[in-house]
Amino acid sequence: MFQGYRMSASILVVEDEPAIQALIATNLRRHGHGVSAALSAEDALRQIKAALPDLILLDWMLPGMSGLECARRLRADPRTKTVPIIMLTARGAEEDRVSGLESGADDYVTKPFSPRELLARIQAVLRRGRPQASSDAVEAGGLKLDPVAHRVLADGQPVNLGPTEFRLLHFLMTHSSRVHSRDQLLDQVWGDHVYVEERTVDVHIRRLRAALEPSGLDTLVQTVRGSGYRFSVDGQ
Amino acid sequence: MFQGYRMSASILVVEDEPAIQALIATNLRRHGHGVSAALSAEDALRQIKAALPDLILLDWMLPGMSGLECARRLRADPRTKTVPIIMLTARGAEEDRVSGLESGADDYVTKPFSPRELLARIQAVLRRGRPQASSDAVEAGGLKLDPVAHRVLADGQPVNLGPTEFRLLHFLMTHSSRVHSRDQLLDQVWGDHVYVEERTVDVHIRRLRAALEPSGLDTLVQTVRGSGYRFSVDGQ
DNA sequence: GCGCAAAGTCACAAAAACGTCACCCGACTG
DNA sequence: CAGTCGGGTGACGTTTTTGTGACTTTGCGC
Repeated sequence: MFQGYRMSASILVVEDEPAIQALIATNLRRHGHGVSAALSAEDALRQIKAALPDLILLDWMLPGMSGLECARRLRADPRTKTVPIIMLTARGAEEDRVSGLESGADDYVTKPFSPRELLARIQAVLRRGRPQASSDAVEAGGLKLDPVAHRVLADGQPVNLGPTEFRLLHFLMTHSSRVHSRDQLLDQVWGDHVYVEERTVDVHIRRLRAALEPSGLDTLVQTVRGSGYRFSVDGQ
Repeated sequence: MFQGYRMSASILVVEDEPAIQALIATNLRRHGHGVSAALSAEDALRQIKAALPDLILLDWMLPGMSGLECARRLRADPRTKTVPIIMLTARGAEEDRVSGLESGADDYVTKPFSPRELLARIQAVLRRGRPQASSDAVEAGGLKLDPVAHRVLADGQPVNLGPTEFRLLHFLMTHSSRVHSRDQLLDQVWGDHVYVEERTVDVHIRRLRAALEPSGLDTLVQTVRGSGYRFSVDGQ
């Protein structure tokens, strides 16, 4: 929702060679991705049915059903139609690449590949698959926040915010006039899986206000005692 | 999660290799676009005359009339002047890129490309309708960059840039006041299937700044902590 | 005014992000 | 084949950001 740092995703690796399988899995995990493994296309389809991954790494050469066929089936099913697929193909198999992509794969990586290359491809695919964030600038009460330019203007004057304060303000502005508990803010701004103290929110609110103070717009960020915080253009 | 709003459009694919042609067509159709095909520039011009497409995918290497010439002709005719063109160029053909843009293309995608990449570009081009012609010299904040002459002037003084720094600056200037992550910059400036460390971007930003420093214009290249880099003429 | 809970403030240490540098490597040149 | 140039990388220093605990202030019912 908020554009930020690394993306972590649940990734299904379909690869019959245990050594490669393990290698890939280790690397992905090290970079914060959730990894599940399948040793065959049939196994993969079963797993995908059970739980939709964010991305599928699909080896071209598989015992039994080929990667190509697997990709086709995934593309045929409306439920799995949109899951990004990256194919692992042998080097130089030009034909494979073409038919692989034709069958619905989103990208390909030729073996042997470096972990870095694989990660880069994954990142690229995940990033592009993500819908263009609410790219439009938010404006209220003399404050203007532009997510694309990553910039905040208070009465025309640039305001310097740290990443977290920026996200916090963005969230508050896009959900203004509504009270958000610290818990909610932690979920929305910090992320669901991050554990930090609730008091931390106070501090960042404080920093946000401090940054807005020179323009006098710090009053837009309001405290609702016993409930949380709210962004509001006065009287509402 | 991965389903953004997509626009569908009628797209003309000009590509002489049947395999690639089919690959592109299949993928575009899957994403709801209407696709018509042309195997040569002459054929393309004929079809365009008959029915104006929303977008043209134009291969650089074509038998007979080249993609370059084709683009020029389209741009010369007032009726077809505004139809967006995306050129498909071979990897690393630096010259192609420049003359391609010079001839009036709106964007280019280097082969080999991934469908996702292509779709992303298409969406981008369609979304912004017709962007500022990237063929012309860009000028902002006292900096002037001429892609054709491959030349940069800072307050009239020539600036010496390496190829990479040049492309980097070009990209930043043509997408100014917008934050680009290192990932994005690697994709856009280095190329789709090039794998280098993210830190490399830092270094080239540094070199770019160093080259601009004598003129004091290095402040145009700004760091946005936690997000990436931005070219901006202050306060915008 | 009193007491208590909630919120504000502050300083600090750890971590993350960035800037910078020197070096290596491959390509190209003469 | 030596020399040069541009580009990529790892290492290291610096700056910014961030979470936290300790402490103070504020608000509110009684």
